[in-house]
Order: sequence, then C-alpha cells, then structure tokens
Amino acid sequence: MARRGRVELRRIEDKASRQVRFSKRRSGLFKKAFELALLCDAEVALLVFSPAGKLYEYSSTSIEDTYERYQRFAGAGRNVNGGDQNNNDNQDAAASDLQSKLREISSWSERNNADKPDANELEKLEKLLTNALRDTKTKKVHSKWLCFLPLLHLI
Amino acid sequence: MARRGRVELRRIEDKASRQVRFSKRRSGLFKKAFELALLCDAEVALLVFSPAGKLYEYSSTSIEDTYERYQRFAGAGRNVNGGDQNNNDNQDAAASDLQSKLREISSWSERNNADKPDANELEKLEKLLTNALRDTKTKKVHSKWLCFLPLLHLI
DNA sequence: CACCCTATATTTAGACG
DNA sequence: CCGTCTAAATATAGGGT
Repeated sequence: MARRGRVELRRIEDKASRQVRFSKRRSGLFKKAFELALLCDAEVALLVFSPAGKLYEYSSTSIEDTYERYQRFAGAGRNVNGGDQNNNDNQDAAASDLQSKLREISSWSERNNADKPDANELEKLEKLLTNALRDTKTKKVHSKWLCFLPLLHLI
Repeated sequence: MARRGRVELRRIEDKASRQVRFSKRRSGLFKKAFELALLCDAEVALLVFSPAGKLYEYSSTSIEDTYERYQRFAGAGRNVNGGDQNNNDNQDAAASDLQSKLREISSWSERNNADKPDANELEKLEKLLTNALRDTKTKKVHSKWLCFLPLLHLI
C-alpha cells in the first residue's frame, strides 16, 4: 500500500479513488480560496468542472465582475488598479440586527466544524439561521418598498 | 508571539504581514489548483487580484474557455452527465456542504452592508440562508440518530 | 520580494461502517 | 455519498538572511 498522505504528481488512474480525492481536494481548494480572499483582502474567482462535468464555483465578489476585470487587465496592460476598492466601510458601532446575526453565524462556523455535527450546536445554528432568514425576508420587503419611494410624489 | 502556524479567520490588519501571507498563500492556492486539475482530471480556472490590484491566474485549459463553459452552464441546462444525485438549482452549483454554505454567508456579510439592503443581494442572502438552514436541519436529524447508535446492540 | 528554518497547524490518502 | 479515524505529508506563521 502506498504510504498514507503521499501522492505522485500524475493523474490518478483508479476511478473511485480519483473521485474521492476530487471531492476532498475540491473542498480543500475552496476553503483556501475563501481564506485567501478573507485574510488577505484579495479578489478571488474560482471555477472547477469535475471530470463528470459538474460545476463548482467560488467568488469573493462575483465571477462575472472578476472575469471582466481580468479581461480589461489582460486586454490592455493599464492598471493603476484602484487598489482601494475597499475603503473599509467603517464599522458603524450600531450594528443592525441582521448584521450581528450574520456575524454570529460566521462566529459559529469558526467555533464549530459543521461536518462533525454536535446536536446542541446544530440546534443553535438552526436558530441563528432561522432568525437571520426571518430578518432577511423582512428587509427584502422593506427594500422593495424603498423602490417605490421615489415615486411617491406622483400620488 | 502568536503561536506559529495558527491564524484567526479574519482580515489581517498588519499590512506587511498581510502582504507576506498573501504571497505565501497565493502560491499554496495555485499549487492546490494545479494539483486538483492534474490529479483528478478536472478543469480549473483561478483568478486572483491582490489588494494592490495585481493579477494572478491559473487555468488548466484557458480562462476564456472555462468562463464560457461556466456561462453556458449557469445560463441554461446544466449537467450533461446523467449520473448526478444532486438537484442543484443551476444558480449556484458551488456549495455542496454545510461548511462551504456557511462560508458563503460569511463572505456575503463581508462584502455587503446589511444595513443598506440591496434587493438583489438580499435575494441571494435569502437563498444562502435557506440552503444552509435546510442542510442544518438534515444534519440535526442525522446527529440525533447517531445518539442511538451506541445502543443498537441492545436490540 | 526571494530563500531558508522550524514549530505547529492543516490537509489528505486510504480504509472502514 | 457521508462521516470517522490515523499516519504521514504539506502548508504556513514568524523570524532570519
């Protein structure tokens, strides 16, 4: 048996093994991509098609946006970048309910491994998600109303 | 000094450190992407813009080709292959596990201000939360079953 | 930036239920 | 496919050159 953890750098011949490794390595890759974007404030777009033709994607902003930026970049060497697209929106001390709920979710996922389910923690997560979802729906309704505000004067 | 090798999952504040880590992690990410493509025979496209606006890219075939394939995929009928067990709504075939769904939520809250609701973004958030909630409920059921496994021998 | 070093942390292959 | 376990391989933070 091959030593564990080691791998030759060539196409895996065994189909079953290839599929399993694809699945594991894919998760790993997406995790790393996410971390690079978050930790280092980078813009990352990642597309993966499995051998079977299934699509997996990650983007810190949007695949389309990043691809456009790529085309502009590759097309004309000009840059100047605008390296500060960030401009941290200064965290207003007054966090909305939804925002802090989302933070709680992030924080949950940092504390827990969602793959190893702990019943109590899952219970908490379910509540967090349910609350966040309720808020989101509420906000969605509000935001739809907001679209009509500019038209109020027509009434 | 912080323990070596460990890292908090949030934006690195120190600029110098962030840059060094970007460089290291970027190489790591590209290596993993390359390996996934080679070992598992997958089609991979990866675009990264550094905070300074510099472009890094990898593609197992061609960025353009993969992006086109992505568009066809996302746009219309997906999944040529029959054997798939998944029912992903073509929208985002990305997240296949709860962990990455939670990462998407974190990622959403990183780039949006939940206080200034944008209708489209809220729509996305709603989907993310709904999916995560569904997965969480599923996992909860599994996890409850697991509690009884040790007792199976009593039957 | 590069490369080296080293202590830790993380990922993963393979086997199994 | 999902989840678990373990040994071994890798990745990486922080520091130096």
